Amino acid sequence: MKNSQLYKGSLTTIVMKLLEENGRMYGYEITQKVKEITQGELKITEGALYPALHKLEADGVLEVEIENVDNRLRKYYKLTEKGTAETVNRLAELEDFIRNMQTLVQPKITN
Amino acid sequence: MKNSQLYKGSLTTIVMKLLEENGRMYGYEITQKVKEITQGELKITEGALYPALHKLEADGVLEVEIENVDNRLRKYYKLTEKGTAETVNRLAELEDFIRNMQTLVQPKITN
DNA sequence: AATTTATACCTAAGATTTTTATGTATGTAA
DNA sequence: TTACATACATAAAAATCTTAGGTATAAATT
Repeated sequence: MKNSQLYKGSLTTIVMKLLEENGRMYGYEITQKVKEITQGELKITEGALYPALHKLEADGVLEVEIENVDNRLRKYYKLTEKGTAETVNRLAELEDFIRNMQTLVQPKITN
Repeated sequence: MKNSQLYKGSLTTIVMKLLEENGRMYGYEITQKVKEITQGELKITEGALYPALHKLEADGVLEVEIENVDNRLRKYYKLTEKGTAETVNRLAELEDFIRNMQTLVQPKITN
């Protein structure tokens, strides 16, 4: 995760949402997808992503399927049942967060 | 800063915005104001706030005026010129961040 | 043919930020 | 007199991310 400090703490939420939407994805694919969706504004670094994926797997949120494509390794991740439930909470938290930040930052109407 | 992980990294932006809006505030006042604005959803912890204020002061973003009110110490913080300029950038980054997060999380319209 | 770029995984040291747990002190309310 | 509110503070530990590497194959470029 790069750029503004604001993205700190949002990586796992982003990953979980993408997996909810796309069924399964592998790490490199996630970095590319985020870059594409944000038009290059947000670049997930691999040094942040891979440890995060490993932690989510260890926590039982994700499960992995290893495949070999074109003689190259791919580790496909998808949400477990627990992970799917947890994603609902995460997205609700994100909505609250965005709403709160907008309230805090919303400029007063002065005219 | 407490609650959802998402708030990580947004503390200084919140502080700077509040000071831009209110001219000057002291630490305890900031914690109460945020609690009030978010209706108790976000509670800034003092362990996070005070070091953050000290760092912003050291970086020349804030300046402090110490006063004595009711025999109790108050340290009023306000934005320096540099801080005011920096706040503009921070708020622009926050807007970008929120826009990107909404794009990432925006559910597909499936009907 | 050789080098670079893209794909695909990984870790480890250091920096930064926040949580958690304290500590000090005064004023007010129960 | 005990608890809560006001008001500051720090320090150890946890969490997260950046930076800087590393391995390996395939495709594109020079």
